[in-house]
Amino acid sequence: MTVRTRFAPSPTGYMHIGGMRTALFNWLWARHHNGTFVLRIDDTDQQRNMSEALGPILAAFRWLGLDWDEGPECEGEFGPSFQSQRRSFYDAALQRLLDSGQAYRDFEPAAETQAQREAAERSQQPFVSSRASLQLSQDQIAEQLAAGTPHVVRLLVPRDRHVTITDHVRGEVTWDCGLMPDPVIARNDGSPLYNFATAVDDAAMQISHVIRAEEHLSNTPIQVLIHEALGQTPPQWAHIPYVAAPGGREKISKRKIDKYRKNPQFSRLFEIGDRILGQIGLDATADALSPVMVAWYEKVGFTPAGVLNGLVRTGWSLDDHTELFSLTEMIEQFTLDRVIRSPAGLDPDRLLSFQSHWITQLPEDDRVSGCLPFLHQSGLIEDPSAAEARQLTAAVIALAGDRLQLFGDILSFRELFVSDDDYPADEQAFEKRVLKKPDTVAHLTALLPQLQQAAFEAEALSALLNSFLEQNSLRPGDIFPALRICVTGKAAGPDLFQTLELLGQQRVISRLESALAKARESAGE
RNA sequence: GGCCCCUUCGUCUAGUUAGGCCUAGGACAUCGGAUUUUCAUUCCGGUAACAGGGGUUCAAAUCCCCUAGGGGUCACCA
Repeated sequence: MTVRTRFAPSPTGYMHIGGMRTALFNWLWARHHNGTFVLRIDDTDQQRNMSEALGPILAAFRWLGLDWDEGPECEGEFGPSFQSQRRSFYDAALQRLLDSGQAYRDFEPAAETQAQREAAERSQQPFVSSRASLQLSQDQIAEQLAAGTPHVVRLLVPRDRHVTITDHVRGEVTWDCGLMPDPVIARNDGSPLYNFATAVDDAAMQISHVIRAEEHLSNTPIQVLIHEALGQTPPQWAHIPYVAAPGGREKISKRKIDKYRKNPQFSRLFEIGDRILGQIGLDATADALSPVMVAWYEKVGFTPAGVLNGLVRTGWSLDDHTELFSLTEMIEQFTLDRVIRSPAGLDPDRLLSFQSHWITQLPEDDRVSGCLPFLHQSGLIEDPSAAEARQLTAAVIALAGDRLQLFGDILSFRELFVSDDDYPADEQAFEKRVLKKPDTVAHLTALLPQLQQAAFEAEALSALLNSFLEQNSLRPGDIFPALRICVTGKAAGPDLFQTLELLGQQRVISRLESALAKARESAGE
């Protein structure tokens, strides 16, 4: 059997991180079996600007490197992939159901049906359809139709039976049809509703496996019934757990951002956004960009491999020890029977840990390309395509080493990019290690002329500074931290000598001079 | 409320289908220690879980029953 999976987003203007995980599982299952992955756009609800609504979704797929075999921009023999363009399929199926008596026109006013529903709820009973319209004769129906009485089409649920599916994740699940209302499958204008369009398309597109979030489990018996009524073989089902908010069991939602900011585990991601997004001209506090959306991860400088590894490990595991998966390895190893049953909270700490790993696996050139947009957008580099820009960035990245967890972290090395003193300085550390240490100031003052003569190369500087220590019977801690603060404004950071080399003689001397002047000024008061 | 699903360290999970290899393993986080001029890394080590109660069995995280808790869904949305 050819495996064909699909992901069917409705164009909402953003890609949800939980939806992305569902898409990934579909994609992996298809690729694992050399099958086909279809992207179908569920836009039966007449939409606004399609490029605005669909663009970010396609962008998320492209960013992560998940390609689709059939879908927007690459329609295949089963297209079109937009449900809004598939009306003829639904019309034909609807007519068949009406003709065979498996669906009926319901002329009961919506308000009346709603009242019955509420009454059932009040009496704590399951609600089933009244089927009053089923009593109408052919003539009466024709009359209503001619009079233009608004109506819907409902599937006639066979109440005397059960629907059982064997779900790849949840095993056997059974529903009693006697407890189900007849679902509306088409509106008054004949336009299809979700469950109907989905069943028609899944069959027409020969989807073999429907892999979707658990919240769709309750839609499944309806879709099974529609498939059966249409004489189609239903696809195989796999209801994967939804992605929960960090540390919880609640479905992660775009509407709960304020709450998430206060979540101790989630807050770590928000802090990253706050630290980085403002510097590249994006509003970190806006709801339009948050860690619930895939775009957020790209904007703060995650690597696709990091996000992918984080996603695949939420709700799925291979065994008791494998944690790292490249996309290729995921394809090789992914199977539905290893999907977990209970909701999995997004785990920011592990996501960051995967990210740390995968960013170091990237070739230098890719890391440079990843960092440059941040430097450009924050104004630290004017022309990111210039060779010098790439060179400098590469040097800073090499120096930063594993301190660069996200591409956006490059912005925390501002002092290495600016020529003047336009960088944040740790005043507290400066006071503690320089202002309050007259001996240190004296030593650094003595060191200055030596630096003016020095060759600015890490090894030479190391030799020079260490012999300076020896000559003055000093320990490293007596002047190295102070020197670092004077030239970078920071109390901690990468190797001091390499930092000095990268900064270059001119910047080191001028920054040291002005720091010492500041110290003398403070001492003179 | 009806229907359906879920419940192992703080978190993500292995182990449940075929009961014993589980005095419950790993990873992340955390805490200690070593290395390092600082920070980060790296390396060692520690704390930490079978929701509760009944059964069945020589033996239960694993099978059965009950209870509790959490969640999803109940649209002429998708």
